[in-house]
Amino acid sequence: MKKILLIEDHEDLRENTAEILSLSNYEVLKAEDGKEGLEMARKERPDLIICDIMMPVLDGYGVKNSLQKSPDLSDIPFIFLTALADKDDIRKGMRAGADDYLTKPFEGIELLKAVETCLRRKDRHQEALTRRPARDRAPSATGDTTADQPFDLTGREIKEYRKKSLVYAEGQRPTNVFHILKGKVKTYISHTDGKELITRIDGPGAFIGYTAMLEDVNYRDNAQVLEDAELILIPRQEFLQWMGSNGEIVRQFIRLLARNAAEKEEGLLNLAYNSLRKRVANGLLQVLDGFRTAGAGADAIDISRENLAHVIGSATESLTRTLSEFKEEKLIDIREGKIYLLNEGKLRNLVN
Amino acid sequence: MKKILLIEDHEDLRENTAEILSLSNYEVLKAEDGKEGLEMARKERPDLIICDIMMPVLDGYGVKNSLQKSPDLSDIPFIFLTALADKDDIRKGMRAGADDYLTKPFEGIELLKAVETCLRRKDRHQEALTRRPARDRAPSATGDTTADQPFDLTGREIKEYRKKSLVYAEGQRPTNVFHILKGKVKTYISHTDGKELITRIDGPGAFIGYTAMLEDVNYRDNAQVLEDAELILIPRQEFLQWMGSNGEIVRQFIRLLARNAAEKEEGLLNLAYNSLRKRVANGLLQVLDGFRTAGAGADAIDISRENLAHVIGSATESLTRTLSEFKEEKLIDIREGKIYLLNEGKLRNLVN
DNA sequence: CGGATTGTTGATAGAATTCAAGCCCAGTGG
DNA sequence: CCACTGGGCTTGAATTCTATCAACAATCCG
Repeated sequence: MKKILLIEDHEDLRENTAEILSLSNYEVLKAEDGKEGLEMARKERPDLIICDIMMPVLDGYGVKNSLQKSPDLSDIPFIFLTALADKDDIRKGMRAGADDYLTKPFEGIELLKAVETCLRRKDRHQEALTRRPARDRAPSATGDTTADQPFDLTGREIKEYRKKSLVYAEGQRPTNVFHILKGKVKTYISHTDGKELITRIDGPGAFIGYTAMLEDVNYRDNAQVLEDAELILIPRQEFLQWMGSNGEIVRQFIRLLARNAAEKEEGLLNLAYNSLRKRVANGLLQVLDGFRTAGAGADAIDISRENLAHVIGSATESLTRTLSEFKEEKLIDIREGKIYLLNEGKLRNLVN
Repeated sequence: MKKILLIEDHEDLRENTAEILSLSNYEVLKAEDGKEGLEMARKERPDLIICDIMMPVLDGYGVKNSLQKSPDLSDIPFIFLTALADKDDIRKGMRAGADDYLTKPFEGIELLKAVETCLRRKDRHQEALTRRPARDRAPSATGDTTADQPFDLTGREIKEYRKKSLVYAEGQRPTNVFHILKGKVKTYISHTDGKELITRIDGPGAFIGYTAMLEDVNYRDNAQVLEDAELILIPRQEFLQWMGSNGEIVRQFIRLLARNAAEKEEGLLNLAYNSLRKRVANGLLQVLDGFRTAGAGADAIDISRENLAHVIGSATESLTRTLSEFKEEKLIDIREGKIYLLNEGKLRNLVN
């Protein structure tokens, strides 16, 4: 029997909800506030947590955030309960890693459906990740997993994307991991007031969309095509099975994730303490690095000022101004809107 | 025979170095610039890359960064060659993920030693990660790996750390993963001009130092104890074997990594577009979340203004000012230096 | 060829850092 | 026991930097 932990400070709603769940043959644990809920989660390891957002002392976000810190609790499916149906709140919840969102007041049927979906999802994810599918060849005697089938992307479905089309968007459930064959794709997160921050610009050879997939949550960011692109789609199920069965691929993706985090930390430092000038310089280098893949030895940066500004988190005007400065200082050249770096070394070593 | 790719634009040095390596029975591939080097790396998959930093067109950093994007090329050991022995440059290289650094001019013996160390390291890492050690019980017939030995941390060596002592520092080679039993630990990266940015403050239950370990690079950040702490040390070898043999643990750490990256993206957005006020509010909530683990239902924030300022990437004075504002607006209370949140909801929903 | 979008430049206002000074508390040594 | 010193915290004033608003030029596109 599945155990569900219900954290809700209003007695009526709590009892009511518990009742509904019990009737559907779930074991229900009840907690009256965030703190109690956290303790209970740790002790009981429920299969699912339903949690109110607005609570005294420790609110729903706090609960979720605390759980995230323990590797063994972070993957318990989590449903937020809330009176606020504000889009921004929902996004906040999703970003915190919630699996679903129920807006009060809700019907019993809604609740049960959400619960079932979450539980099923988790099971499937786990199953996919741990199953070792039958192999063509017998497993080696040593149990060595390194030499499993290599990372084979040939002969797969290729999908073409036009410029400006969305590869995926915030809030969607990841159904594919994408591998870029051609073109450029930007990945960005959006800010409340419409501004966006580009977290990466990827070219051929890169994988995108795997983070959310691996964490088993909905996308928290968006991916949009900058230049007509061809992507290989790797379906969820297949990707997870790979990860579950092939040690080498797991290793590679773990590295990718770790590197990703490291890159982002650099970005944080950059945004926190660097002057606009330095941020622009770093941005240029970063973007160019992204463009220089494999054979495509790009030497010019050809993206809109707006996008470039969003890479470094500044206003477009500020960017333009700085670019003009750089141009005067002969650090870069601008022809037909494209930016050519004339002195990479100097750009890299700019003082703040 | 091991293949080594040497990327260096100066002919003498290139030929000279290649000679040394050849004599030691390595197969040497030569490239004259970054672009050529990249292509060759892709085609030949060398076991090690030695690369000059200062090169026309595409410099060393660019090469390394490009390689990082391919999961299957990112783990080739990488040694930088440079005339600059500047500490800052070395750090930059290490952060880019280099395994070692050779300062020109170097002796043949130095070179060979570095090469061997790197190759050996890589092998050992790989071996540890892929070996499935003999288990107490026979592997189940289905080959299911989920139920391996659980995450057992009991009965391990516990080490005590005094306040202000360093758990690990930038540039060191990770030899342990740490698990916090008691106390608080801050993790930070340092900026050229001495400023630091705190990327996390962790309390009991958290793991630290695993990112660098998993990526198999030296630490890029520092961890320092804020409050007398007790940590469990998990030795490198053991940790990697766990990861290699236990599907469940791998899953958990993958999630942790993915979540980490997501958190950092939030941080980027925060730094990029939020006002100081909002950043302070978020910082307070973030820190409090970090403190609220398990039973320790902390309700006060008790860290120095300096540290708090470094969490949000601002000047201490700016922080203090904002805190005063918050106090006046009855959002927080300050008693004996400790900060108490009076209105978490309002803090969370502050407008920019 | 208009109309729209994108890029550039100027002027201005606002925000946050920096420099400076003073306060408060704890620890130290006379 | 008390004065003294130093570190952390707070407040004030000046300065610097960057965003914003506005106008205009350039480019794209049907």
